[in-house]
Amino acid sequence: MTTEYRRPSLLLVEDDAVLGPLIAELLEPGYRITLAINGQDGLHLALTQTWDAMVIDRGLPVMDGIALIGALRSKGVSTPILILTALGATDEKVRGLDAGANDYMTKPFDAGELAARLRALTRTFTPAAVPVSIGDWELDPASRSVRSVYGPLVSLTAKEAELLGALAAEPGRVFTREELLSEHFQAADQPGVIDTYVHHLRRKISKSVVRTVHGVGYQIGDAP
Amino acid sequence: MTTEYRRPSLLLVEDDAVLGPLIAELLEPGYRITLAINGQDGLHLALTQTWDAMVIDRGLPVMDGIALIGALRSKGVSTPILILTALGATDEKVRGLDAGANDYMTKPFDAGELAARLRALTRTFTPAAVPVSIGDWELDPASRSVRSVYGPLVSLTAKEAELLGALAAEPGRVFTREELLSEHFQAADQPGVIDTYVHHLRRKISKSVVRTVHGVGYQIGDAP
DNA sequence: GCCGCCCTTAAGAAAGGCTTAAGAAGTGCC
DNA sequence: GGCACTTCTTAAGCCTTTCTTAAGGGCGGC
Repeated sequence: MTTEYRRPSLLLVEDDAVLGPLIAELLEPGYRITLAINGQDGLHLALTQTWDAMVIDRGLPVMDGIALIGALRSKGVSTPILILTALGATDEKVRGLDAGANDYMTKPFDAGELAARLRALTRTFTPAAVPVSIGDWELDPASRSVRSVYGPLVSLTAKEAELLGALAAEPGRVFTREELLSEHFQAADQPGVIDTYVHHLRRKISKSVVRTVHGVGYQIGDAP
Repeated sequence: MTTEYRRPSLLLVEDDAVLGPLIAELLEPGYRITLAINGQDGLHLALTQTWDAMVIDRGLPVMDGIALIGALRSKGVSTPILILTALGATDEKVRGLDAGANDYMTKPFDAGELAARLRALTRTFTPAAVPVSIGDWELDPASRSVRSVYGPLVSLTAKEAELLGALAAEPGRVFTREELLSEHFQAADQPGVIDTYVHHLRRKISKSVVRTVHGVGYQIGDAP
């Protein structure tokens, strides 16, 4: 089976001309990587796009890694951040983590451990293999199919399942079209795509699976 | 402002009779700590109570740390978990993180770093929109819906929710139409708009949500 | 009972959402 | 590689909801 898998996006901020591309290459198979070579570029990229995780060097030209993280967190950016640096002293680690980083690794580092720590950071605890329930319906991401308690099995396309899964991952939360678009569709700035897929879901499953919040976006279920 | 601060709860699963109490004591100032001395106790405690974080030893009697984490994650428990262990090999780290842990530290460890990593794990970056309560009703600004304790979900339009939220923000205060108008409606000098929306609210929610103060304006609830 | 204020209703305008359809891109099979 | 099929993307027109305005009737205070 070919699991439709979205490679997570990763922003790498690393000024070392050798190390940067090297890390990028190491992680390439699992991530869509963008490399910024200084803090300012990093800040700009971090703010203008959404990322699944960031790997940030501690000592950066123009804008220090700690300052960069502080700037992001103060603006409400909650993306997981891993600091990768040569500074290994405990108080350096404490400072980095308290600035808002989620993990801290020291150079020289092991590529396998970096990858594992990134997986831990980007993991969502709705394991992909476990069925997700949406009211009376149950979505099995593995087979991309939905079935109601006694109803027939409805099979969905990759995008349909992805959209449904995203909405169902946080019941009660209202997602804007832009959020859904940037995370699950490579499409251009065309929020209308979402409408189309919502329509598909409603037709295939039930008119009431997805609730519209007029002027805001879409929502499934109620908050816990 | 005096931030009401709750010490986070921490489940520590550690079989070492010396190290367990020691770690507990180290973290005591910042956390409400419960110590489990084997995996089974840990699993039971993890499932029957809610925790802000867990620190789990890798090598545990009865039930191994990895197995414990696996059991928790497969049951949908998403509490942040930090593995603390003597096993420092990279593939051990990878195994631990991939089992579902969020961070991995090796003994001997630095107390300051442990504390910093725990802070990073328990930190929340989503202060999100907080539901507002109005008597028996609760308004969720994100989905613009109102529900009573056991009643049905009522969805409001943007303006309705805005007006209700404004009134509910200061219970007992009487707002004049002009105040409400200038703050929430771009409409011209037409105080009648407010009347219309108050009517909508009363129809959708309950006749008595909003109280009229004759000759002055509108009001919700009583002063605190 | 009179006056002023409030409630209710309704309808036009604007904004946003739904539906449809058709071409493009991707996938698997021969 | 070519063909058939599914899925994805784009776009346009129609429909629904929401906002705003307005006017008539009802109610309370004096």
